[in-house]
Amino acid sequence: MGTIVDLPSVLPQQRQQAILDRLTKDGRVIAAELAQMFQTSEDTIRRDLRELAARGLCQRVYGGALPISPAAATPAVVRRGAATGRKQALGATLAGLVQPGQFVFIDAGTTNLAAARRLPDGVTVATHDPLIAAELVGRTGIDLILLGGRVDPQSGAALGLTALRAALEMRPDLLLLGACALDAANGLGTFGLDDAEMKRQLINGAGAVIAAVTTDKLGTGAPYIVGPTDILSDLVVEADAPDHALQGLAAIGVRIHRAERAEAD
Amino acid sequence: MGTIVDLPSVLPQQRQQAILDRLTKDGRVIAAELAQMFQTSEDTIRRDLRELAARGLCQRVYGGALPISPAAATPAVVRRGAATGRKQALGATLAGLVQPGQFVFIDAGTTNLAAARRLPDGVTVATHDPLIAAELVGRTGIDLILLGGRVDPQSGAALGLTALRAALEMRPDLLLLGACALDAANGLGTFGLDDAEMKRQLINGAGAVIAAVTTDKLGTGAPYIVGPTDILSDLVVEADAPDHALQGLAAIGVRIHRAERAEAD
DNA sequence: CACATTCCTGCCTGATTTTGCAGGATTGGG
DNA sequence: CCCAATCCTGCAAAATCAGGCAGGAATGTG
Repeated sequence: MGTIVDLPSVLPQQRQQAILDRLTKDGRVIAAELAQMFQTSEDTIRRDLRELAARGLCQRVYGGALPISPAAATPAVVRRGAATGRKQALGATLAGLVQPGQFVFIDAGTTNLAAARRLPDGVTVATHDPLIAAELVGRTGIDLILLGGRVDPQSGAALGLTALRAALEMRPDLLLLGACALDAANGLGTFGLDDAEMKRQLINGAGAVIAAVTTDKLGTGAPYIVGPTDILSDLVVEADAPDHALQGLAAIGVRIHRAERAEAD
Repeated sequence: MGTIVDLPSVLPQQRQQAILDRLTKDGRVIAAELAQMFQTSEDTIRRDLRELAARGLCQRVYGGALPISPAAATPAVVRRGAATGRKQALGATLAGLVQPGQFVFIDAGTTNLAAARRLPDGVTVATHDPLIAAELVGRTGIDLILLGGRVDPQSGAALGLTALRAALEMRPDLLLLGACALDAANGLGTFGLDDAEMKRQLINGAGAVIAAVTTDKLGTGAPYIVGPTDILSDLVVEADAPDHALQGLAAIGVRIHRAERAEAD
């Protein structure tokens, strides 16, 4: 290893693939290291890493990059309690957009779990996430409909054919989309094949689509594309979301809602 | 242990992840120790710990950090129906009757929830109870299948046509029946119309049927009859169950299992 | 062949992040 | 009560970063 091959021109694609290989092999890459290895400037490497991150193939961090977001790699149960501070605030704002009397489909995800906790009475809820369903069981004043199917360990929700078929029959007024990466260029993305298919189906049948995105998922892509950004009617972001990432969205008619600043974190 | 690896340079994020790993592995971390391990100043470590604590991923203490309290990590609702000591004991015994490799249908109920918690790895589980599903999400080694439908507020599980239809397609090796009243004369009973229908359907398709009954439900009837007692292959009862109620059952070939005595209720 | 376009690259500039250190406050044990 | 360890705050240096700009190679077009 460590052999520095002197190729007159290494194609960018080839270099990016090599970076990915090294990433899966070593579990991390360091920008300065890669620059030396490819005999190029760190700027070029940084551009590569930025692009790979935008495509959802790695997670950009200060000094280099790590394999795809630990959030996607760690099973749902570990993330279960992760809805602290920031996500609570997001969830509260999200729940505030739901009106009594509506039929709401709640997609999987910890942010949506936080939203479910603060849902007003009088709504009908459908979900394929057992964690969210568990949260709403026993809430008098909320009609709960569960979607079945094999539960995907990664997303923690029922996916696959059975769930899809059930989703086909739903025409919710509102869809709370979860666990998305959002990028003006790439649109809405997610981390699982079946998850993406499910989201597409849900979007199709929903009257309005609302997504909540944490700041770290703003401006990054994901391996599977769900759809363009203009399918969103509303977007909930954190208090510290950078304006430049939102301007394009507001321009195409997406209503932007800022969550209140979380006390900690 | 204690091996100090020569890390050329560790990315900050990577270091924080490593701290978390160590935290879950050792159950605690010490700031001074980490500083030496990562060849960095204690200030940096302290900053890491502060940040992780702010994100709710650990609990900051004097000298280092501890894992987040498991109690705080589980959602309130999952604990809401927390089984009492008696039901814990029943559930444990129930779970002991499940063998790896089996396909088990777990009916609704808090006793079954307790059983789900102690299920061995390697089983495939189907359920229509979101609380039970929530408990098993993220259990690597357990395949989870969720049944959909409208969630009945009384039983807290998906019932009705949709759930029934899904149940029709299942042929589990084992059925853990829940929330039943058991009487030699009237047979197995339950408290909801749809619930009874669902149970009948499940029993039809199951290879073996096991029920767990608390002592107060032994020898009493219920509004809706599910079926005769001889459909049971096994019955789990509490340590203080009166013999006279069990004799008739043993006579018709039901295997009786007594749970260990619970310390408190 | 001439020209425009596109893509990749390196360099520059100002902004952001990380880090170690100093000084003072806080905590825990004896 | 005292002392040492630990902690937090602010600060400055260094590393890293993003965006803009220009040069050069490759490609496409007339």
